[in-house]
Amino acid sequence: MYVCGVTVYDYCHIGHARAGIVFDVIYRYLQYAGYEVTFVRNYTDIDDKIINRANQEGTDYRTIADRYIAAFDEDMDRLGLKKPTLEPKATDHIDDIIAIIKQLIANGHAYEAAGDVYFAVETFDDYLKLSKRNLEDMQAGARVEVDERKRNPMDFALWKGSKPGEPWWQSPWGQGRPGWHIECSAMSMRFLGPSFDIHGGGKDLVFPHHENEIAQSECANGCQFVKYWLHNGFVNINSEKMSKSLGNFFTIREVLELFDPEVLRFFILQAHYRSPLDYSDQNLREAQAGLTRIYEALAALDEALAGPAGNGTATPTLAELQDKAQQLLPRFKEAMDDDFNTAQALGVIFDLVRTLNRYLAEAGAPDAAGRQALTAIRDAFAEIGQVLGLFHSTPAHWLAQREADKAAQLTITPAEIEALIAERAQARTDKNFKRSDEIRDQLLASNIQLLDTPQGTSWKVK
RNA sequence: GGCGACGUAGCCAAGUGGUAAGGCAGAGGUCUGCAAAACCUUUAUUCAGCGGUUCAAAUCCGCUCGUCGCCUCCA
Repeated sequence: MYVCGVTVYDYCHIGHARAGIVFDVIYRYLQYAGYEVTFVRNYTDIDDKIINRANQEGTDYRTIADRYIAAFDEDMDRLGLKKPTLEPKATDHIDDIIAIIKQLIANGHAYEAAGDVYFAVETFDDYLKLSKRNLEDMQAGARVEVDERKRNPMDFALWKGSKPGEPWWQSPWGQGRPGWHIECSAMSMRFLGPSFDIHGGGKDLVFPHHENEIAQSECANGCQFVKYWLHNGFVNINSEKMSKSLGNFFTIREVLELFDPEVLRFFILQAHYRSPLDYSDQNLREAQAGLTRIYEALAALDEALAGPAGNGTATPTLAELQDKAQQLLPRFKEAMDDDFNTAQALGVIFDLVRTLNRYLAEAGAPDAAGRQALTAIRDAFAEIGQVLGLFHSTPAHWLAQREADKAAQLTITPAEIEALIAERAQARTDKNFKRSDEIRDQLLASNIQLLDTPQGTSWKVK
């Protein structure tokens, strides 16, 4: 499997996070399903945008590329992505790139023009087969500037002669650097061969990037390039694509200031990978609430298992729980087998959570049969969590963490809270409810939510 | 202008021919001195609109409206 990584010239935004997480889950699921997966994800570390950035900062392209490679690695690591099998860099494969270009020139699919080399799109009958367009229509509406050196305006650069001051490599066509697209053909071919199973990337790469990869690779090798193309949908802001040019993007770093990485992952997996996904604070908060609901159920499950076994009183929900426990993994697999439908898979989990909560409320201390079902559920969750990259925290820790997040914004000290709680407890004993309610309201104004239980009063930040 | 995708409850979102998953919010209940929290239950005779095919349509076909994307760098 080959997935287009990033061109390293800036920090990654949520769109990159989505692509990363989507293909991370696909990678994990394929392995879970028993496939041996070689996963290649590249860094494109030479490109116009990198050079521009370097010029702006008065440094060289290498400095920029290395900085943002490190930033990418850090971001993806925080998002909990498994490392791909291989993460090659374009600049380590200049020889491979040159070899492919030579081959394309030799068999008539490419031509040299004043130090540049272009791919001749008209020589490839299948051009645009992926995006289902045709050359005539494309040219009719084309915004491409006419370049006299090109035979057809749609021809694209395989090799670009370098201008003074630009980084360059020696080639049969003089000093220059690879065009965008060719590096992915070179690296996928190097590590996966001329033909491989899955190629992924964002929807915006369908044209021109992947279309051009197909043209280069199939013309060079004379065989089918890729069996299955997978493209993730965009992350939108107010129904509009998040993009650099619109300036409406959030970096991964910014979002992780506000939300746990697992919340972001959960949010992304709540939609099918091909659908558009609307990013907003509100939607992230809802995702956090949903994920916390699952953790709360797991915490209750852990607590029930930690306690003593019950006396075997039958509860009406036990049979349903046993059934759902047994069906959990098969239903999860069914959802994932259907084009990696993570939204459906999460629905299966919530469905189980509902039954689980009901059972725990009814059973109190579960009997042997109940404990067996609960243990099976916990094991299944561990398995599912492994595939989705979720549920890594212990439930108690997750819930404590959410409390800690909120406590960080507190304007009142725990000691003060405890003192007021003690005063309120006395007032309640004295049946002075006016005063006790006053204290409750006062604390609520400071964002403190009191939790009255038979065992006494505790509190949490609202 | 060309090509393509999408339109499911207040919001988010599964569902590609067999009679609408799930989440958030809302409502009711349990609990409570009253509340809150928590938990439980519940919430779309209906899937943008109009026609058609079919025993059967959110799912297939046609048209209309709306939103978005690609055609230029983009995950």
